[in-house]
Amino acid sequence: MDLNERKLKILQAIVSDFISTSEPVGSRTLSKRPDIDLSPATIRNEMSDLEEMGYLTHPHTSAGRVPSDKAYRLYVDQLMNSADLPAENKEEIAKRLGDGAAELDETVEHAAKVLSEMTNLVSFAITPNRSDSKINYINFLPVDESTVVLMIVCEDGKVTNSAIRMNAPYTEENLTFMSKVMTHNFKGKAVSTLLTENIAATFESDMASLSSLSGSVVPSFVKTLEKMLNVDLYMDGYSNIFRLPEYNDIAKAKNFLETVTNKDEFTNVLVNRDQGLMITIGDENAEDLKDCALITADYKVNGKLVGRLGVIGPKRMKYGEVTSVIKYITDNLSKSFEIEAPKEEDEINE
Amino acid sequence: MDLNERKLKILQAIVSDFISTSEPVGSRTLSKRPDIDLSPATIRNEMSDLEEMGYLTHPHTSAGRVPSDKAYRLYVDQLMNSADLPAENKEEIAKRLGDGAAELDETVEHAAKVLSEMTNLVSFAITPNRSDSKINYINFLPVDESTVVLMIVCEDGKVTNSAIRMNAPYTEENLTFMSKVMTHNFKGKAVSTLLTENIAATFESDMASLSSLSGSVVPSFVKTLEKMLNVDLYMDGYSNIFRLPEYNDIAKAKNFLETVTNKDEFTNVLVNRDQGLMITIGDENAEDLKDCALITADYKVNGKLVGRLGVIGPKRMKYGEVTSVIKYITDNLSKSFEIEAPKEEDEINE
DNA sequence: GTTAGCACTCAATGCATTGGAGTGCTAACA
DNA sequence: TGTTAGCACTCCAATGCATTGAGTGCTAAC
Repeated sequence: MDLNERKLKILQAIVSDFISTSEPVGSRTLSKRPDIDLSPATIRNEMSDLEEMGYLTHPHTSAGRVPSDKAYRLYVDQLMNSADLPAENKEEIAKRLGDGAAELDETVEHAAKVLSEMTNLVSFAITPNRSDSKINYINFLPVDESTVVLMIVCEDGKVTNSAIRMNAPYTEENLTFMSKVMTHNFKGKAVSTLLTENIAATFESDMASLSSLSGSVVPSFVKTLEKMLNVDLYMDGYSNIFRLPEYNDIAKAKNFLETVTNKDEFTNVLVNRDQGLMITIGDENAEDLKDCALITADYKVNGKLVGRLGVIGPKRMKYGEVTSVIKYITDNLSKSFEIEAPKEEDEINE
Repeated sequence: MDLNERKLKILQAIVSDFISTSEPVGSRTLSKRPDIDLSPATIRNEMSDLEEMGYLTHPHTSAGRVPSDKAYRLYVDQLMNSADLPAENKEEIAKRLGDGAAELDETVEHAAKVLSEMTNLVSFAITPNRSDSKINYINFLPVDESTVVLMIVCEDGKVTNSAIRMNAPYTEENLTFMSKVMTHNFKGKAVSTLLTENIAATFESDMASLSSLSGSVVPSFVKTLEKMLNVDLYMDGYSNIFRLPEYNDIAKAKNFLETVTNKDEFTNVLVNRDQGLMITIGDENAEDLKDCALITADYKVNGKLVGRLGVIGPKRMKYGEVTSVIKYITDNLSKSFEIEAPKEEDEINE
C-alpha cells in the first residue's frame, strides 16, 4: 500500500482541518471540501488505509480521525504550504521590534514578546552561549576599602562584572598590576578553556607579591567565568495556552506550565537542539514535551554568537505561519545587529 | 449590635475553616468543633448577625457562609494566631537560601523560588529601586576601534555598563579624560537627580575638544542612567495556582495568569506599595487583583537599599504561615548581606 | 474502483429525580 | 432572655436514563 497522491491530499486536508479546529475530522466533513471530490465512503476507505499506515488515529469508534506524530512530520516536511509572511505582518513585526531597546538582552527579550503575541503561543529566547567567547581584557576597579569590581571584557564587546569582597587591604597599584598581569596571561583565551586552567598558579608565579589578595580574587574570578557561561532564558505568553482547547483540561495545563517553567530543564532542552530552523513534534521531543511541538531558530550577532528564539505549543500548530514569523524575527534580529556593527564589512572585504 | 467575643470566635472559626477547605462553612460543621460549644441553631443566629454586619456572605440560600473581605481584614489584624515559624522550617529555609549564589540578583531570584516552594503560591521579588543611588565613578573603556564600554559604579558597589558604538574615532586618552571629567562632575549625585540635569552642557563646557564624541556618548549615558532605574521583576511558582480549587475554573486561572504575567503593570503595583510587611486583601487591591491577597516585605542591603519580596494568591490564604515565611526570608536576606559588608559595623560604632 | 445504504458505536446533551447540606423561623425550654 | 430543638423549605450537585447525532465499517450494487 503506497502513499499515492489521493492519500496525500486527504491526509493534508485532515491535518490542516484538525490544526484549525482541534476536532477529529470525519469523512463527511472532508467530502464537503471543494478540493476533495470524493464520497464519504471512499474517503473512509482511504482513511482506514492511512490509519493502518500509522498516519491517523481514532480516539474511539464513532469519532473522526486525528493525525499522528508521523502525519505531522510528513505535513511539515512535504504537505504544508509555507507561504511567505504577508507584507502587512512583516511591517507590523518590524515596527514592533523597532520599539525595543538597543541593548542585546533587552532586544532579545522584546523579540520573544513580539513572537508570542504574533503567534498566540508561549515563546522563549535564550541568550548566546558564550563558552567560545575570547577574553579581551580584565580590569579590577576600586569601589571602597573592602570592595573591588572585577570586570571581564570579551572580544565581542560583552562585559561581565562582579563585586569582590577583599579579605585583605589593597592599593590601586595592586589592582592595576593584577589587571595587567591577568590580561596579559588570559587575553585571547576562550572562557571555557580558561576554566580548565589552573588560575591560582598564575597568581603564584606572576603575582607572588599579592598572595594576600589571591584568596579573595581567584574564587571570584572563577565564579565570574562560570557566570559568563550561563545562558539566560526569557519566556513570554504563558497565558496564551488558555486560548487552546487542548489546555481546557486543568491537569494538562498544569503539566504544561510545570514543564515549561522549570527553567533549568527547559534551558537544557533548548541549548542542546540542532542549529538552524528546527521543528520537533511529539515523540521527537523529550518525554515531558511529547504532546507538544517546538519550533526554534537562531539569530547571530556579529555573524558569530548564536542565540535562539522559538515557540512551544500543541502539535496542532500553524506550522507554516509560525515558522515564517520566527524566521522573519530571527533574520531581523541578526540583521539589526549587523548594521550596528560596521566591523562585519571588514570581514567581507578580507 | 456589637462584635462580642462569641461572634469573634465564630468568625475566627469560619475564616480559618474556609481558608483550609475552600468550602462554605455551615452551622453544623462549626458546632462540632471542640472550641465551639454551641448548638447549630445558636450559631445560625450569630452567623445571621455577622452577615448583617458585613463579615459574611452567602453564595445561595442553602449554602454555608463565606468570609467577606472585611472578615479577612479583621482576621489578619486581630484573630489569626501568627505563630512563629517552627524551627525545622527555619532550618530548611536557611539551608535552601544558602544554596544560592553570592551575587545579589541571583540570591534574590533564588529567594523568590524558595518562597514559592515553601508557600505553594506564586512568589515574586523586585530588585531595589536605585533612583537614590549615588554615583561613585564613571569609566570609559575601549573594546575595539568603534566600540567602548561605559561603566557606572555606584557608591553601593553596584555596577552598570553598556556598550557604546562610537560614530567618530577615539583614543585611549579621550576615554581617560572623559572618565575623569564626568566622574568629577557627577560623583556623589543621585541617578534620578542626574537625569534632570543637562548632561550635554557638561560636555560642551568641560570637554569642548571632544565634541565629535559627545553625539555618541551623551544619549548612551542617559540611556544607561535610565536603565539603572529599571526595577527587575522575578516571579516563580506560576503552576502552583493549579493546586488551588479557586483556579479550577479555566477562565479564572487565565485571568490570574494574565494579570500576573503583565510584568510592567505588576511591577508598578509592587513598587508603589508601602514599605514593611504589607498585606492587602481583595478590594484593597487594584481592580485586576480584587480576588487576590498580596503579602510583601522588604529586605535591605547595607541597611539602605530596599528590595521587595512577596506572594500573591487567593484571599483564602494561610496568612499566618505565609507571613512568617516571608518575614523569615527577608530578614535572612538582609542579614546575609550585612555580614558580607563589614562596613555596617562602622555605622553602628559611630 | 466507487458509492449508497444500513447497522452499529459512543460521546454528548438534556431532563427528571433524588439526596443532602444548609438555612430561617417558630415554639419550647432553662 | 438567651438558647435550643424541630421542621419546612431551598437549592446545588450528583445520578441515572433516554435521546441525539456524528461517525465508522461492512456489504452489495453500480
